[in-house]
Amino acid sequence: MSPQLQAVRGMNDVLPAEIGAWQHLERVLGGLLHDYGYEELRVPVVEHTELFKRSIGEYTDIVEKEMYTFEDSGGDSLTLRPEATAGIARAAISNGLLRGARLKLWTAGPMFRHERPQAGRFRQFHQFSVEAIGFPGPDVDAELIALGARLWQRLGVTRVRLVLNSLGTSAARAQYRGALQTYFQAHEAALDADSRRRLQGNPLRILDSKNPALRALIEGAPVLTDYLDEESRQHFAALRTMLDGLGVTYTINPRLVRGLDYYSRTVFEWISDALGAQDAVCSGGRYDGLISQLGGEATPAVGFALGIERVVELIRQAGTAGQSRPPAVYVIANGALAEPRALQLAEQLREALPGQGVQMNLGGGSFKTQFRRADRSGACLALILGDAELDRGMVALKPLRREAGQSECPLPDLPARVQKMLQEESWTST
RNA sequence: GUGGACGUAGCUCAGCUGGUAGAGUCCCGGAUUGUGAUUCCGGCUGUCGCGGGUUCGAAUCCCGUCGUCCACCCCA
Repeated sequence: MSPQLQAVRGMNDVLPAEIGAWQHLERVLGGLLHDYGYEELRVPVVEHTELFKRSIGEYTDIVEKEMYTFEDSGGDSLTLRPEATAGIARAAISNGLLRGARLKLWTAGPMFRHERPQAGRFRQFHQFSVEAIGFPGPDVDAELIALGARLWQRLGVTRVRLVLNSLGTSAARAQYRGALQTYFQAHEAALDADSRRRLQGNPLRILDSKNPALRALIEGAPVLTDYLDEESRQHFAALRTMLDGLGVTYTINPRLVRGLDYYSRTVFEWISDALGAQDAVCSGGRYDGLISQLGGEATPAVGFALGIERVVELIRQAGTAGQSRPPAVYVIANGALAEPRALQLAEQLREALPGQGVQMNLGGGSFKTQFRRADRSGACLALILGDAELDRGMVALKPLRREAGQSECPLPDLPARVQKMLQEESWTST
């Protein structure tokens, strides 16, 4: 195969065999978001590069080395969105939605990051992004998390658990960051190369290190929780009380930090042990400072992003994915007169039995071939029209899902007869 | 960006220490001149990822490159 016919690295096709799980997730989560009062909005896939630099943070990995950035023919620097929150915040500002805002919004679609692909990580991947804007209290945080818990329940996905932390205000975090730097600088000799590099840029990331050699050192480090400002402490305590009241179980991980700079106070992550190294399935948190930072009226907000490919994998493992639905009837036609007539019959059946699925044999083939296709289509009934039947003004019908002989019925009675036979075969549509 | 494993038919794979490719499956036809399983018979498809090197000779050895998978990093 010529190289130019390959898909771009890390950008995958979703084939019919896998689309059932995607549609299942989209239906269930779409319904759930409606139940919780969230409304869909759609924002562009491309934004000004500046938006992401100012929101995600100029010195994050995403902005420094993972964005698809290009100059358009007008000379503007544009970027394929690496995440959706920034675009939603921008949309709320530029459409004047913020005055006294109480917005509950969601969007879904492709995101782009130039990373090395691996299990659960792709260069074009898909997210649901859910945002509550204009709600300051911990009650939204709790409700958003409850929404997640209900989603796993409705999907029949069990291997996920919730991890929770509070980052405090940016001032509190800066203070903590200083303390962390002092601590790790004192033990610099014990650090690995990666961590030494993070020491200046982002010492919080050292806490996330998977290097077992650093475990003891990290456990001895100052804990973010001890540096929380009083208001954040109360916010977090209230959230925990609400989650306890809702029966949502969680563990607190004081070392949970997010890779995007705009988070403050509540951060959470639903993680799974069934996905390999990329275990975060859905994560988010509060970003009270983002909107004012982007030039909008100061508005608190909280939200999460859910990785569709990763959840689809969990659905696949749980075996709760929707199977593709076979047609109810497969129409077999043989003969110069019968073929055009069969096309008409198929249309008549589609008119009379909407939603049932009537598949017409296309492209000819022997009777044997057509029957094999009928069988493999998974259809409940084969409808047979040859010139012999046509001469008698009849059609033959044969159940395919059990051993049974075929019967004939007069052409005008066909729709009623098919409906009756589908009932007798206890064939369920939907 | 770094490391490891792997690229052979549409799909799953075999091919030992170099002698220019094979099985299963799928698809098509027939046995059954109009009936889906199974069985039997027959048929179709390969620039052995790509480029270069070593050799009389390379799917096999070497180098490069592209891609896939997994991990690091990072994150959904």
